[in-house]
Amino acid sequence: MDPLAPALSEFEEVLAKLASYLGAVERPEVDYPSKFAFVSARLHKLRPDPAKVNQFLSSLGPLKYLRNLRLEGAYLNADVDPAALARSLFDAVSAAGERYGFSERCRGGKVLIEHTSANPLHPLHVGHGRNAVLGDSLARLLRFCSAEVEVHFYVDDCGAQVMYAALGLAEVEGYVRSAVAKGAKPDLIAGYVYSVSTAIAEINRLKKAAEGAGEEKRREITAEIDEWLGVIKRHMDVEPDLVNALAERLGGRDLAAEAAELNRLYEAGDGEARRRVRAVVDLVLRGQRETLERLGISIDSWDYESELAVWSGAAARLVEELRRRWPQYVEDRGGALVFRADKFVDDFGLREELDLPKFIPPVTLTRSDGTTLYVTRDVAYALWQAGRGADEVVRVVSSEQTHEQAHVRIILWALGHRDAAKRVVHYSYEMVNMPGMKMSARRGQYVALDDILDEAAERSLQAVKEKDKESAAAIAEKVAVGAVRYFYLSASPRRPIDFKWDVVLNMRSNSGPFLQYTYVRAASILEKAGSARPKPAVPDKIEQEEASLVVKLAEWPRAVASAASDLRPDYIASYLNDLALLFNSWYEKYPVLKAEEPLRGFRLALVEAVRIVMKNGLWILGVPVLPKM
RNA sequence: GGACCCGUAGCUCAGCCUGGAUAGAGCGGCGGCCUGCGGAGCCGUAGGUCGUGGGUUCGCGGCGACAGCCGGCCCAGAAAUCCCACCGGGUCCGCCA
Repeated sequence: MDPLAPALSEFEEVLAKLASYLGAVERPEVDYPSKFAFVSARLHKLRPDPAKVNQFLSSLGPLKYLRNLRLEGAYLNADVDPAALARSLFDAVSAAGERYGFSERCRGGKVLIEHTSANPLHPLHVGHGRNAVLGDSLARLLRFCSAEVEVHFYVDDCGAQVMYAALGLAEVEGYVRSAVAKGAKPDLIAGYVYSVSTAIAEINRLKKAAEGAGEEKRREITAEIDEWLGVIKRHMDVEPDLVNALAERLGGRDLAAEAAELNRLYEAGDGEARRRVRAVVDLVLRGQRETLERLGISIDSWDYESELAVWSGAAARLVEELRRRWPQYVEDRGGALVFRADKFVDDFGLREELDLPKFIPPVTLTRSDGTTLYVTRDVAYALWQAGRGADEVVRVVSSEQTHEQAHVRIILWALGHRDAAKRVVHYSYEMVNMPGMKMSARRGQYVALDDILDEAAERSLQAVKEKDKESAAAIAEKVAVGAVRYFYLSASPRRPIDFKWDVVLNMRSNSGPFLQYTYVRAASILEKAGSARPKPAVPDKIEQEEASLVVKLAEWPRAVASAASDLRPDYIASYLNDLALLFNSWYEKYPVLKAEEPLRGFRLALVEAVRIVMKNGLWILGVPVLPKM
């Protein structure tokens, strides 16, 4: 139910009458500028004669929801009667109860959301945090809107990088397993193995490249080697035994060749290769899943690239199909197959239809050894996703992959899956930058999500009023989750954000903890008031601050619907912040519990509405709701 | 070299898709408010040539060679918002993922 609907439809009726009174064909659109707490329509296109409009206005009888209709400049304005609005608000809240906010304006349907999909090689870091929180809140938002949502995590367990980690782990598996048994976080320690193995492989490769290179080239290579030595050294400080063992057993081997061979075997489904690769992948996934759970994120389906794209034969089949359908666009370059997506898009004029960037590069489908590439496997995966019967497949993927995601849509189209190509959307978001630091998961150079949560929990513990140590820690943890999630959601996805501790750990206005605190206040008042509350009576005269609060609360279903249709959870964040500011101002000024009846009942009903909206909004953001803090 | 995203108060950001009335918050600054329903709060105040420079579009009637032109009417022929160029920041353009 939408409490604003009756007032707005009344206004529409007035506009329709006005239009016909003026003999106009077009009817002006209704604006709802919330900051003015009135409704408005631009009459510019009607070129009205003010005298005639005023004549019309004076001929109107009394209205139910609107007061003080007036022509201001070229605008027709009307105040919404706050008492009438309050009545429809209370009706809506009592009808919807705890689900207040859901309305018929919400989009429903079936949606598949893929998010996070981090490489199974290292812990989740601040960059993945944005993806995970965005994707999860999107899922919550649509679920709140009664959409049927499936959340998927794509496990990239193929490709060269995974193989280095697998080669490394094979040499130190006993050590790693016993460390994990003793409580080490599996993704963290597996991440060390990955970085160190990669570093050793890189150093070997670079040393070979240096032989026979010119003076200048050699200097460049030496600098690069030093950088990788630095990576090893940093890990040495944390895990000397592990690093020494890896250096001893991997040093001097041709890891690039071994990785390529392991990759080939893995794609072929060789038993031993599977065991070795999955050993490292599953170790990391265990850790990543723990971090996600800590953030309140659950995944419905973990989709392994190897199974869905490679072993099923889907990737190979689609390459063949592409070749058969479009031989003139598939080129053989020394055994590697290249699809001329650039030419294809030009020839078929797909730019607009598939919402593509202006520049599209050709795309390599297979290596010369016959193994597949990421994009090719991703097309197979997209095809699988599209086959699950969702109206829309939302892939939360960073803007870095704009071209790759465009390739996926183009190839789907080329394969004849034109409908799927349009249903698969790249939900793009910008990067999280660490000022003064180049993040690189390969080099083990990043700030892990776990570390941020730990730091935030420690910081918030100081402010927790609860005396009991254990429950205080539990509260601090939830405050930390709220702070971190809100940080990611308070910026528009299309804007790059800088990771700054003081912003993430902000616990004042415009933060997760601020909203949690506001909820606690509202809940605390209601608790003291007791449970028996009759239907509230709306007073004739409503204070200014009360009216603003009523309007904001009445807007909630529309805020939800527009966030859902634009796929913008950040709208919810800013709505809740506005609501909290309004509620806090009102709260300072007007007593609730000590007010006389019937005012007390009215104010309690407002507090109850705030509580429900805050609870639902916080749920959508994934910011934990606390009874006390 | 080409492409995409961003440039709004000292700092962080919303508004841009769908152009119109005083460009909204927060942080930080300054000055206030705790014998009060939870001060992780509230009130007040200062702070903006919306990166720079160009361009572009509105209603009605008549004519039309479909480029526009004429007429009166009107708060107004409206740009942070659309287009172009340039500048600054980020990202991508791989037999990586």
